[in-house]
Amino acid sequence: MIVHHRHSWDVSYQEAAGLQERLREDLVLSGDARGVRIVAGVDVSCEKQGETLFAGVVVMDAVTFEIIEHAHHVALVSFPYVPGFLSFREGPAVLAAFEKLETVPDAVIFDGQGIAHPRGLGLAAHMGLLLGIPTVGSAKTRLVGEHGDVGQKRGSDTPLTHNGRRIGYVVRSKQGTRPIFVSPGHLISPEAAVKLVLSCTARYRIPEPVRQAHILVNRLRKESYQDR
DNA sequence: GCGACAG
DNA sequence: ATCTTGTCGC
Repeated sequence: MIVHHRHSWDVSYQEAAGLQERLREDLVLSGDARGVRIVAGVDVSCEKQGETLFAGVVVMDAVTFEIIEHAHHVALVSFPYVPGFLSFREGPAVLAAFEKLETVPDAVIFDGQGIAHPRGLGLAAHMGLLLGIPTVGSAKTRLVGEHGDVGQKRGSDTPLTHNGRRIGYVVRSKQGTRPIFVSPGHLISPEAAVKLVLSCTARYRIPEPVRQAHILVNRLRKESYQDR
């Protein structure tokens, strides 16, 4: 699919923070997940020596979970991991993978935060703006925000708030496992984001599209070791 | 100064 | 995230 790059990635932390605060103003935090027939999942794996990134995107039927298409991109690391600036590390590789994708999914789920971020622009939110389609953040751990206890049953959730604003939900995607942190990225509401994630989750804690993307990039990384 | 801190 | 063996538990 066509990706419109609207800014440079070669910036300092201070410039990146300012960019995030400006970009967040363009986010649309409304929209529902109804009608999502084709959903994509994204994940990135880092080579052990830490110089290469493997970005993968898996497109699947939102109902049957049948894989429709997948794409990936291998890139050299050009930005360190710094909490709050993940999109500047993984973003370029993720977008390159989307450029190789023919299918335009109805929504995309990322392995990371949406607006549940210090400046309201986590990976999923940032990518949503550049892709122009609904995106959701599904993180395995918390970055910012406060929340109460989550029920033990699958499907239970509790609000995640930050600076007095509801930025997402802590969701029990699977009974007996730690909850996941779901927040809207772009063109979707917090509630719809949770509905979409839960509809894509059944047997495992991680949403199936993201889980498949994780499997893809890990396979790619292992195969790269064989070539040495 | 101290603790927190997506992947 | 990655490194890394075995091991405790459903």
